[in-house]
Amino acid sequence: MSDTSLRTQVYDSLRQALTTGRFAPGQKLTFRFIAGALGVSLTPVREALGRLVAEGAFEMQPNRSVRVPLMTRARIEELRDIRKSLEGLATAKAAMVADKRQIAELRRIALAIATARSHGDDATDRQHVREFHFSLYGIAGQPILLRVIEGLWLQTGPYMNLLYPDFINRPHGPQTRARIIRAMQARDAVAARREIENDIDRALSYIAELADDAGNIAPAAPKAGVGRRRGTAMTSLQFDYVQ
Amino acid sequence: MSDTSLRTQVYDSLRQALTTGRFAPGQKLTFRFIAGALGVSLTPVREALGRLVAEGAFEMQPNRSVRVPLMTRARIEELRDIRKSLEGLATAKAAMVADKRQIAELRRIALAIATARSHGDDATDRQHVREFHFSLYGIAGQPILLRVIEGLWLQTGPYMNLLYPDFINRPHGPQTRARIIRAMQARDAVAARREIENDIDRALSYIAELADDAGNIAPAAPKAGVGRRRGTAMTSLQFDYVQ
DNA sequence: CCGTCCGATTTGTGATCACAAATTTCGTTG
DNA sequence: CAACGAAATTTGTGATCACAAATCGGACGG
Repeated sequence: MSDTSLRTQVYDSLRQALTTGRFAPGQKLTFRFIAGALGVSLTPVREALGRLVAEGAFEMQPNRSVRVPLMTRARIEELRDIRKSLEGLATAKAAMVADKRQIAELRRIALAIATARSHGDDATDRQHVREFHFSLYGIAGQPILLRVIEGLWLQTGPYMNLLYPDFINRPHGPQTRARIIRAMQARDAVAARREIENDIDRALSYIAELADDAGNIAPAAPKAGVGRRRGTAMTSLQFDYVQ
Repeated sequence: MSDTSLRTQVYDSLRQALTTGRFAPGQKLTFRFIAGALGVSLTPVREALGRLVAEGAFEMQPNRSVRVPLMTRARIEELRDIRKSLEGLATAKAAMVADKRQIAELRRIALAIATARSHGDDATDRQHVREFHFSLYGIAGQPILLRVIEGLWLQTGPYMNLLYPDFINRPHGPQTRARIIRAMQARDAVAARREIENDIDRALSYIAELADDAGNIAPAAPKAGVGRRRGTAMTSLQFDYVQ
């Protein structure tokens, strides 16, 4: 384990909560609420939130309180174009250097996605989709690029559960991953990039339209409550529930 | 003024110091040193440094102390490719929407660069170069993209002073900016993007070679001392000197 | 002269306290 | 009954304290 600081644990907890859709766009959070929910003092919460605000995962109002950014069409489309550019770049570089073992790993994850999807298990589906993308980008061996992409996923995270279940059951998903793997085998960086860019474009354009339908308004922000946990071994902080 | 918090002032001071080359790659810094130099407590320094580490402007060693990342060829080339991709994207979007007033502003800044350069004033030269690029990218009206690009500039900042004075006096610089402005007038997004990408490629490829020549080693890291300042009006914290 | 060990110092991390600014609450008034 | 305003509460910010882990500095032995 590399970093066991509380600050990092709080950061990971919030990141996990964001990417699994436990916070709604527009939802407000207070430092003390999070600190109480995770059973830590304000200090690590401030540092974690400061970083998340810097990354754009939360917005800090000019005065008080942080909140999850609202879902607007312009925002989604901007994230879409940046992600296409950078994840396309990572995919192209990966395609040029991937070896058989790495490609086999991608195939394994693609299968796991198909399995979870056939069972209607959205949670593990999303988890495996993330795993597939970051395994792919990791092959490129570009640590700075990877970190920037992680920041972008963090910002799109709260919206991605809107893809379930309608969008996800369209027929292009499995084909896209199969085509990417085929392009990687052929060392065809151009084709691999094109497939990834199309994939991102379809998903985020779909969400952008949803944002339009909703009148650029966030879903009703749920009020949040939590269970205290003052555990013995605080190996991973976790939000007990966010109602 | 939007954010007057000490944390932000410390962040800006460190950012300024980094991008003006006051810290050498590889240089180590302690929290207490920075706090003492700027006359604040540890708290705002920790938050500012946490953010800078998250952005990659500093590295936190697994154990103690933060330091400016070393200049390696791989790192420079990675930053080069990411910057080409994203600043190319911003330039293309800007070219599609720029109005006459915005283009005139770019021309004004380009002239200011030429003036500073003819006087051999490297400091204002660099400042205006930054101004030119961010004015250009700002035209695109993409706040998320702009923030990511700022993070990338922060990471390339410590190396950019290596462009002076040799690289800067090559003849392609002024021509590039003139060509960009011409492409913007013609609403030629493809040409504008090409010019920016070439510009970034030349500069960072030049630095990448320097990193190679230096054997992937940082310049001698100067030991740092500072003057205390416990001023009355602490409107902008500043490192007095870093020897 | 070089390597190794042990005590002293330095350094990052987290908790707690203090405080000003913002928000909320609630009584009063038109 | 809506609108205003003052008191009470909430909330982020910064400073300070405490502590464990890492680093540093010599003393010692080879």
